[in-house]
Amino acid sequence: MLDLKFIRENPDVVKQGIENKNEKSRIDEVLELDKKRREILVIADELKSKRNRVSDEVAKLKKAKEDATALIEEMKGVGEDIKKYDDERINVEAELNNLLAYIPNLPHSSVPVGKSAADNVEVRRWLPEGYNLDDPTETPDHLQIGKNLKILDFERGTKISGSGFPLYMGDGATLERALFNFFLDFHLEHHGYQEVMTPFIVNRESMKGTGQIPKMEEDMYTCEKDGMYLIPTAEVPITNIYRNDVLEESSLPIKYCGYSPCFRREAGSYGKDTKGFLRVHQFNKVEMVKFAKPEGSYDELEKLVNDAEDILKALNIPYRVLMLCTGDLSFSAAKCYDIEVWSPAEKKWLEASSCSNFEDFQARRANIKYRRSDDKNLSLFIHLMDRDLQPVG
RNA sequence: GGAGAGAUGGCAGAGUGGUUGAAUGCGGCGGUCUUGAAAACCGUUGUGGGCUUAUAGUUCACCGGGAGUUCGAAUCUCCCUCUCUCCGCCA
Repeated sequence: MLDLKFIRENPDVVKQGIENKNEKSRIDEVLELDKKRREILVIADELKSKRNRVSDEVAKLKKAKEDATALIEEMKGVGEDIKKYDDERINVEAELNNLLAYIPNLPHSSVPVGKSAADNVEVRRWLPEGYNLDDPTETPDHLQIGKNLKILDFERGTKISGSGFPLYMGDGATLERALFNFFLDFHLEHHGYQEVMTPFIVNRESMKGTGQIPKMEEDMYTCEKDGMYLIPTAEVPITNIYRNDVLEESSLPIKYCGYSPCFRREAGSYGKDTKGFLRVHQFNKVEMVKFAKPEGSYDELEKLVNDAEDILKALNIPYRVLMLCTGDLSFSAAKCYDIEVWSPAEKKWLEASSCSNFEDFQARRANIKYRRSDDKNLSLFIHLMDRDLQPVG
């Protein structure tokens, strides 16, 4: 969520940012509602002020054992008026908040303006010693390997749950477990992250806190009876660890790393990249989330990318780092690097990891602040960033 | 699932209709004293939203969340959530 005050004061900057992100702008409506809200607020506040004043008068008169019925009579209607204006304000606010929830984060100034994935910029690539991307040798894809070794059984996964629910067997299951175990151990040992294991089903407030709701509501698996959601990424529970909290500056940056299964309905995406692991309803992921001060957040983002690269180097996997252009950025991101690994079977780069800085966009939504140590009274929204990495796929 | 108890400021803990944004203690911050520190003493100490002739002033809201009663609610009524204790159930 963007800061309403910032929108009010910089409507053109906001509009331009949204346009660069290929999203639609409803800023004028927001500004109008914001104005309306403040007008109503002033009227209601004045009435409340009067009510408070007169109530004190009544209290004084009663204490002095004098007659207060005239004042009480005078105030009889005021309560109803206040309620009328408050109700009106609540309606306007609901409409306003609904609009705000659909306004994306603005791209950082260092992000190249572009329309689509074609405009993303390759920042660097790394290949193992002597690796040749143009090697024409036919390599079996993961489906074929999985079948040959009897370590993946998509057909039976479909029988158990439906399509898009992978079943790992024997060494396949062991490999999957070994990989996310390795990711976790590597980051804990070398990069100073703290491991967390979170609930995998969360409430609606948590989903709102990281912005999956309302925009992505259709893509979530729900437990309707309980009003709960299966997490689409561990980013949701990890970020919400500190929802409505004020952190101490000295504790920052906080670096969490956690494994979770991820559940996504992938509504409306059939027929596109649906082969094998490329787009499934349940997959495993190791997620990293940093809670940082605004000043250093872009340095932290670079480190986050480097941490991810270290893993791929350790596994000897060819990769490249892309900086996403404005048009390809996700709703909440201000800046994002994708790490793509080379698939020798498909002869193309496949996304393996995504490192985003959300700045204070999610922190404002989730109400996560920190208190500066030089000024105990000042609390600011912290900057959040996250990174995910999938074991197999 | 049934019965009971509870939820107040950073923490502990008063307050059951009228100057209560909230006693008191602890903690934090500033100061006095001291060569320095401790102790003692004095002062100060929440968040958010508005308005204005805007490093200030003023106002509104907030005592788990929501609705209600009232001229006036932390305090009374109703609903919800969560925590604790006891009973039942438990793949």
